[in-house]
Amino acid sequence: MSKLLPEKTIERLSRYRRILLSNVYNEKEFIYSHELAHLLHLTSVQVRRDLMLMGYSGTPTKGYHVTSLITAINDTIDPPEVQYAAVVGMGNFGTAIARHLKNKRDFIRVIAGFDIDNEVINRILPGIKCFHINEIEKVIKELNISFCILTVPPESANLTKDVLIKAGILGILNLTATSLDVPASIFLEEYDIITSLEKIAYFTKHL
Amino acid sequence: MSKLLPEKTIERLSRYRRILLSNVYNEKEFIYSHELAHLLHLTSVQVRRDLMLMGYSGTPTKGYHVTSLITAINDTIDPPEVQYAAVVGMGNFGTAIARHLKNKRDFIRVIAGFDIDNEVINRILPGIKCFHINEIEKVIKELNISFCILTVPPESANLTKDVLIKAGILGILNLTATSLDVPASIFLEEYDIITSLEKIAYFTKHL
DNA sequence: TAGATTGTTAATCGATTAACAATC
DNA sequence: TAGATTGTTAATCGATTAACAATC
Repeated sequence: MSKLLPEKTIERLSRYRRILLSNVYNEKEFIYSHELAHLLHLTSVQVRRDLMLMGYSGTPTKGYHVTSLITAINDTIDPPEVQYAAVVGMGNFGTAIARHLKNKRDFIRVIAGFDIDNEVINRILPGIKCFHINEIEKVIKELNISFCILTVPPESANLTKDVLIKAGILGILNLTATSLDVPASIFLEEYDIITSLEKIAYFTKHL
Repeated sequence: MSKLLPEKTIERLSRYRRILLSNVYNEKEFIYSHELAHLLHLTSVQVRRDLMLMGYSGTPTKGYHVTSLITAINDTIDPPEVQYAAVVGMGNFGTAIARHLKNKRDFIRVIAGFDIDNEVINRILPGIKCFHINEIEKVIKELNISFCILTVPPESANLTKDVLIKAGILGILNLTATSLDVPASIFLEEYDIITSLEKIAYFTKHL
């Protein structure tokens, strides 16, 4: 197994790929580090260093070959086979997230939702099956779901997390306002929109 | 104006306050740095250092007085008066975000939504008025809106941002997959959920 | 060749953590 | 007082940026 790349580099590789896949550079065969940097508001050194860490090389004067760079990023960050994900907590927020993520990436497919509300459970969302949370362990195993996006109410977050881990999940994206405690074998990513807004309130107050 | 605190400290202060306001410590008058740290999966040094940077003191042996700590955080991070926010792009995702944020914080109120779809514009959302994006400049000024949450399609993000800045907005939370270019006078916070998922895919593949 | 660009090491910057004196 | 905790400086760690040789 190759050495792990820094989290920040992985984030940027994801963003480089998205820009390269979008039609912005459709026409061009090559792209310079400063062009890519400009599109994402980074510096060209940072771009070159990230690509270097990935073990990818460009050509002085020509820059980086767009399609081969995309392939290199695919090989680096994509999982070897399609990974399935579920949204746990299909309220307004969870449902919107599930819809939003559907078919966004080829290698990560949101295919299931869980909730305690029977109203929600038989709701038809194209491509996303909804289940009662009681079935979570069984369904996760049957559908081979490896990540979950957690959008349950904050009070239930820690309990739900325990169930997910017991069911063999590998990673959690926690969009709940509660901070989760997970073993080192689980990859946890947390984002809290309220904290973002409070940051904006603080920094706009002062600048 | 007091010296700006680091972004990471502000993020944690926001989280400390949320925990303290939740009923977890309802009963206790004092809390130790290691208790607060444990609840958020941080170290006690980090908690003490953050509070020190804020200029707040506890008492050896007793720890920190819960209600006065909350007040200190309020005074540090809350704006002097209520700030109004708008969600720009009221699709499924934007609408869910607007609902999700409604009444979450006393000093930040999401009161308006903007979209190009006439279907959406007259939609009734309790407490949130929807407007056509053509009216954005006028409405932002009239309602004294100071931040926006951007949830438009990625292609429209940069154009929309220009309008927001022209209308005098101070901060933007960009939930769009496009990276924005803003002048230094605007506080910009960006979060991209797809990138989070791709990070999870990478790190669960390797660990 | 001259000039722009890549690749990479070393320096810098910022944030976290270790160490420990001061305090109740 | 003894012991646990706070407050704070100094050391460490990690990520970004500067500098510059190598390359086309």
